[in-house]
Amino acid sequence: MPELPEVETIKLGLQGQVVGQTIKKIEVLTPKSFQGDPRNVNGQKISNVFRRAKMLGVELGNSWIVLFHLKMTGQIILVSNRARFVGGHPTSDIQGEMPNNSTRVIFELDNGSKIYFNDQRKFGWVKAISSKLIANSFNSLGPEPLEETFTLDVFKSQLQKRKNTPVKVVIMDQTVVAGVGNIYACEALFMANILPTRRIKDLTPKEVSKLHQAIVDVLTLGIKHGGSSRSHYVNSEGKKGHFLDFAFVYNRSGESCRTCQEVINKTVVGGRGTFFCRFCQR
DNA sequence: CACTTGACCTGTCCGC
DNA sequence: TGCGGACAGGTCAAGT
Repeated sequence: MPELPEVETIKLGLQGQVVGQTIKKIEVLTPKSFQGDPRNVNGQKISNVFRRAKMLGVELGNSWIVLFHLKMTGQIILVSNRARFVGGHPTSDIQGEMPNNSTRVIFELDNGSKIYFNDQRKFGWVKAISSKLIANSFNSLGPEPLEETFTLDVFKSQLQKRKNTPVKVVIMDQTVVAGVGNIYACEALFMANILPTRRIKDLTPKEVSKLHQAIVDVLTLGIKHGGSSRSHYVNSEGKKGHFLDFAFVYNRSGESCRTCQEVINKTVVGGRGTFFCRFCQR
């Protein structure tokens, strides 16, 4: 899915637009994509929008929460009552008409705006969950990497949970650190000059420290560029993110390294496509 | 227990 | 053009 920077970008886009609005109607087009009782959502006022790991939460006045997980191809797009979408133009950065054939759930707000949950592959979900139970959804997640609590010591102790696993698999484990996925894992490892296949037990303290900083830096940079749009990701306005224009390795196999000019390689680690520079990363 | 692989879905791209 | 296979931002369950 969208990883932390993409979900954070959606959150920032929604916050100023939907807080204070009331959900007038919810329309579930694909039952698989929605869990829970729509009656807990209908007629409720939105009090807050937040992110935890790669999940987005919309808090309601009755203390229920609409929780979204976008997995690989999910989108959350807000279309204001006056918006006219421009579809089909080759240079357009914007999604076409809504709804489309991957629209799964539609929320209609009292000002006439609509929130579209689109998801081509149907891996993602939306659920209505009471705030009392939300802790259960979050309790196995690791620390939020962009919060103060994500110190080097915390990161070190989290890594201790694994020892003989490739470092890339470990930093993508949501119970170790929340929000890092395939793109940002590849990029963080490049920035820390560490090969993705290295085992945790073989990392030097200096490398662990460098990786800790690289994770924070790459996620921050991802947010700055509005996230990554390899294929499906768009923000709440339907616009693509531009982080990949600056990526060092992700999706760049065969191209030259921005640092040493050697060719970028691709392999498979933990079942996922993995990009690296064999000269910059050791 | 620690770690790896397959399944969940739909669409696109690439080679023959 | 058509067809088969590999692959795609994630996470579970089942397998070794």
